[in-house]
Amino acid sequence: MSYIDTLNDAQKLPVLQKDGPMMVIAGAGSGKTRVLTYKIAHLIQGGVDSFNILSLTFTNKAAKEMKERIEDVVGIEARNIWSGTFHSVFSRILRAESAKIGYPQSFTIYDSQDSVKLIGAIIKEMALDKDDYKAKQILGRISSFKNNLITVKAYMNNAELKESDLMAKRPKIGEIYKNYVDRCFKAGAMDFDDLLLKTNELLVRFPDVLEKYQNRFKYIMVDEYQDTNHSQYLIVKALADKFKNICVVGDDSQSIYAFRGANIQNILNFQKDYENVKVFKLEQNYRSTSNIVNAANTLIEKNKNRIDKEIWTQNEAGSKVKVARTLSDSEEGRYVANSIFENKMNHQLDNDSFAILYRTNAQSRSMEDSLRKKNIPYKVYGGLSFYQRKEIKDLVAYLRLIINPKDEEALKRVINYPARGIGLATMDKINMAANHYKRSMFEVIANLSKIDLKLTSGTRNKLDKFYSLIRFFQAETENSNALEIVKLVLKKTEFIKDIEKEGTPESVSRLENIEELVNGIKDFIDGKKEANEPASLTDFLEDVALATSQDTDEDQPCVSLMTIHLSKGLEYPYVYVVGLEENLFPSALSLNSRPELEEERRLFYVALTRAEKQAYITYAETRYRWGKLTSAESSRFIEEIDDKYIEYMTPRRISRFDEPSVQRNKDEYKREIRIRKPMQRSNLKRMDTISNEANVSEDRTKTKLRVGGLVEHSRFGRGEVLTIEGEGANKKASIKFAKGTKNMLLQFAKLRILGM
DNA sequence: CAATGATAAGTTTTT
DNA sequence: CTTATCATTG
Repeated sequence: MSYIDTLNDAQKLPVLQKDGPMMVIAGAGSGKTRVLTYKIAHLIQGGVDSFNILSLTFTNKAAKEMKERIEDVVGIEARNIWSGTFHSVFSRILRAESAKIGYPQSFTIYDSQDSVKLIGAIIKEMALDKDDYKAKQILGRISSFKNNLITVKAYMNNAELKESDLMAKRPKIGEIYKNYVDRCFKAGAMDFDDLLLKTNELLVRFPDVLEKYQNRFKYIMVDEYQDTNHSQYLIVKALADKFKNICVVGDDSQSIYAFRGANIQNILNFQKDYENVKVFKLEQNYRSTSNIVNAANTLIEKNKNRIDKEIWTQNEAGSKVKVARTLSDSEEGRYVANSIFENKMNHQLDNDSFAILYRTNAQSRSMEDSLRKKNIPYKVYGGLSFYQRKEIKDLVAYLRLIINPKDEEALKRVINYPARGIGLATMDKINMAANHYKRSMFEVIANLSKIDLKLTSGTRNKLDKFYSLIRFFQAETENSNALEIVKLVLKKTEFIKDIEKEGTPESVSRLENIEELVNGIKDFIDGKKEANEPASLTDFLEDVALATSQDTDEDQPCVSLMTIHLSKGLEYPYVYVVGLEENLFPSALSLNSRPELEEERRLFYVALTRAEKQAYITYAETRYRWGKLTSAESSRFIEEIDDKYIEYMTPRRISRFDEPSVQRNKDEYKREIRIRKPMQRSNLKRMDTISNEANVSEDRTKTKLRVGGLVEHSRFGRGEVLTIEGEGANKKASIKFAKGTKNMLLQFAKLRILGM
């Protein structure tokens, strides 16, 4: 029982409390994950069957980490635990029970882009003004209906809702909602919200199913409970209703997802949901210096709606939180990059000791520019994720269509990519026919001979060819695995040829991305084989659809750049929170209501409490926003932190007129404008690229790599170079790794040269 | 029907 | 400034 002894008294209590409903209010950095993992380990060691444990987390990464840590304590038993995100766990259940709710077992999961496109199409079909009905906004509205279990029927019967949509001059929302739901169903597709909504439906409509899962999940843990929405809340409540062994862990101060339906009341009211709820509070912070903890405390105290608690720490005081004002966003970038550079030198730190956190993704640009200039390797998390890139989505759409030919969004994506002469006019006809006969578009294409669509024989021919192609792939799935299918698709559709013929630098990187996906499938199959789990194409697609942005693994120590939302649950010795300006942070859109402003404040609280040793706060007096130079005021949140814990690195306020610095300011601006232009051009490859390429990539493409040389790849490990061919951007090498021989484009392959 | 160029709109956060 | 959508031409 040695692991229990590593916990403090407050942490021990929830771990040792085996049965019944309980809530752990875990302040930032209070060892929450340890408590959760040890609690589960303790359950297993106490005789609970690991098959009977359900653990719900916020990201796949968190789930995986937790599983590994439990495995360290209890061994291989840990693998039987059901753990994952709400979305992934319940999509697994929905697949198992799909027949009950009338879905195909291999239903597709629409991502938000698919959903927006479908809604856009519906709005167009209904001949509505797309300025009054903005697809994205409508989706948001529908999403909030679904998260609150308001079905189409419930909406139609809800006078209040209809009234408010009428007032907003959008009386047709109900109709759009209905069409959207119908079309998703017809396409055999669920959107993100459906995964929860349909689970609720399943558990309510089929008491036997509910009981089956109640008996299966005798012990339920929910992490980040403050971020659950109503739909998730109901699922958890239903599942826990029989045994009531439910443990929710969270921190109301870190609730930052209200905008997508999270309901902070779930955690605030938990004690009312069950009888005899044990409440534990973890208030000792192990992560941060006392200056950071105290600064964060004085900030969050300004919120009214919160559970009372006092976060404290025994850690050393450390330095005060450093606040710096800069003249512009690019100077802010330089300040941060310089500071990171200095701290690295002074304290002998690696790049992964640093994180830069911002409110909006757009802010990463200026940071990237300055880091790149200083040759500091960095990695941008979030933003356009790998799976959202066009070439990947296109390829994945083929796979989706093969598995589920009714998948309309996939069909629309690939029917004319690579171009095969099937244009919009044709698609409109097919779509009309599909709506008219209440069939999927694929079925219409399959039965062209029976329907007169007034198509030219040439077009019909093209459609027939496309149809046979997909049928051919489908037939191949019988005796080929996911990897073979992908290779076949790439070959038969001339997918790669189509990209190659562009001949631009971007197209090379897109090819590399496709190669990454193929490698990813290979890894997926290998991994599943190891774990003795099935590795069907469906399984792979589900992984793709539900991949969370923290799932990508790092290849080398990098400075991390991400939005604050993404940073939740992470910690770094040095944290830079940038862009602390009114209308940016707090966001201009949050200033209308107290709850929204409080959410912004919690967001800042989350940002500050990521820091272990040192937190920096920066803001810029001018900033480029949508291409225009705008001026900004420092954020009210800075003022809200008690001065005792803050050190101002620059004068707090400058007079714009009579200080000698004014002249210099003007020069700064001019220089700024001149520097901007050439800098922008170097943005061709962005996002996941690692910045210290200046010298490394030279090594890559040029002469240093020799046949027989030793290299190291981020994914495949060490390997030996067998052959090198091609020139410049097309230079390729065949490299023998332990896992097998690979052909790689040197310009983009993540290789490190080890020696000769 | 496809490729090209022009113009409008948009950034808050994401499973 | 970027991206998405529209209009025009071949």
